[in-house]
Amino acid sequence: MYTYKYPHPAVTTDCVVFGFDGSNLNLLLIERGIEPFKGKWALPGGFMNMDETAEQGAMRELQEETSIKDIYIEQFHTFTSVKRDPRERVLTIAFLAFIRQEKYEVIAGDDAAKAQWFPIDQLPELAFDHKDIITMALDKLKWKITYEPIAFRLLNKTFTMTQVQTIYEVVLGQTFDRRNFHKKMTALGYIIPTEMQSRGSGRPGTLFTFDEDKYKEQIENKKVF
Amino acid sequence: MYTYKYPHPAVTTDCVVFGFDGSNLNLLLIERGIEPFKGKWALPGGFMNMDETAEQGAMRELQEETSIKDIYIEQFHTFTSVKRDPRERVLTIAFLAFIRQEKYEVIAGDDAAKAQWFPIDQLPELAFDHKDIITMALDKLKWKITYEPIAFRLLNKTFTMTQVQTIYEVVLGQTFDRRNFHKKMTALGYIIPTEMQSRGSGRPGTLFTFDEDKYKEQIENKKVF
DNA sequence: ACAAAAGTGTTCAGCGTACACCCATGA
DNA sequence: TCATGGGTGTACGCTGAACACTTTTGT
Repeated sequence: MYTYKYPHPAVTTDCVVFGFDGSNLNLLLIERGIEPFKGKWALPGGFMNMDETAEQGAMRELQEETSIKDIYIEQFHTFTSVKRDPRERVLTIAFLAFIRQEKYEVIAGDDAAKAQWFPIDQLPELAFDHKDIITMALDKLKWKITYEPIAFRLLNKTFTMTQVQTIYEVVLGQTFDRRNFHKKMTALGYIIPTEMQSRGSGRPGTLFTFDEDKYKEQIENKKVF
Repeated sequence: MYTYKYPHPAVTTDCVVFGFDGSNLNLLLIERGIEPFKGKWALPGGFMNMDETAEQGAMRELQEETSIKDIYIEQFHTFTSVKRDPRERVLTIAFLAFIRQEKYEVIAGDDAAKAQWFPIDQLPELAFDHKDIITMALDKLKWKITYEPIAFRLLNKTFTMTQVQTIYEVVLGQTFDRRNFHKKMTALGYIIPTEMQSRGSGRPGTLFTFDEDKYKEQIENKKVF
């Protein structure tokens, strides 16, 4: 038992992990193996330990529940509604992640009965206020993708221009002219062409890479206004 | 006394309140009246209650310590370093605010010995990790001001174009061409001219207002890409 | 040779930038 | 009438949007 002079809330972390399978934007969810909301789907996450930061806690829970580790996560909002957990006062620090879906095998563990990907437009009923968290994460994703090169976190090291375009179209819910999109992306300067690839019918597309160093150089030197 | 089966962190809120006095960007700080860091300057904030959200707690603490109330605040990051408070594990949810400095009288209260504005480039030594919080708040401010009309929160209902430009120049640390700046702002469509004003030498400037409704209309209809 | 997918080019309009001139006030 | 600060206009270059043609593969 732990005793405090004043009441303290419990603190959890939750990860909104986005994945891309070539045509759909997906979200990684776990089925809860324990109460409350046992049997309901939820974001991977759990209680933070006293000797770890929120980031560390989020990554630990993610690994325990889905076996995914060594990914980049980014804090985006802390949810503090008073009655968001039926047990006691719990606030949750929510994180965003974008991963190469096929690179990681998802294996349920710990308190998670199952762990699986869901298309973003076919989510099951969710535990707690996780629906709200996902809604805000999606808004954040739309905002971020227009200003930062996060699409490449969802893709393999090499990718075709069509794949990039598909992500932008799926995330933003609109279509773009293939030729202008191509021009705009290559004009950015940090999308580097590599070899060719043939896969099925049609002319084989160039494979591109995202050059992180070149990107960082640019944001150093850019004018804000 | 309050006991829990598992250890819980304490949770505080902190407000980074920006103000503008016509030429300088200022930050509202309080001098701590109690330990730890008694006598040091700090962001207004304090422990969250169990029956209030983080937003409510932040606004309550802000009012208690500085008498400022009824302002718009916006959560921007939660700081969770393990040893950021010498007493126990404390994490803090940080908020951003932009106010019309002259509209509010600052009166120290509660645990605050003093409360006063500091120019952003002349901050005193700060308690806890508040320097880091302010650094991140400034980055956020620079980012936000280029994409959202937050400058108008810092100004009176009516303002001259020069005042707006000064804010942009101070925040972003660069100068702009007066004529282009004027054109760009009026072209936005939601900066509405009202009457004239004469104040000292030189041609009197038009007073403008920020039309929030027109702005909201625009972001509804804008194309993202 | 034909369909499918991908690379490249042109035109035009709109926006940002650099820069100059005129106007209204106080002293 | 002069200094000071504020409004307005023009020219040019770059970028985004609309749109067509050519190239390379599989069948």
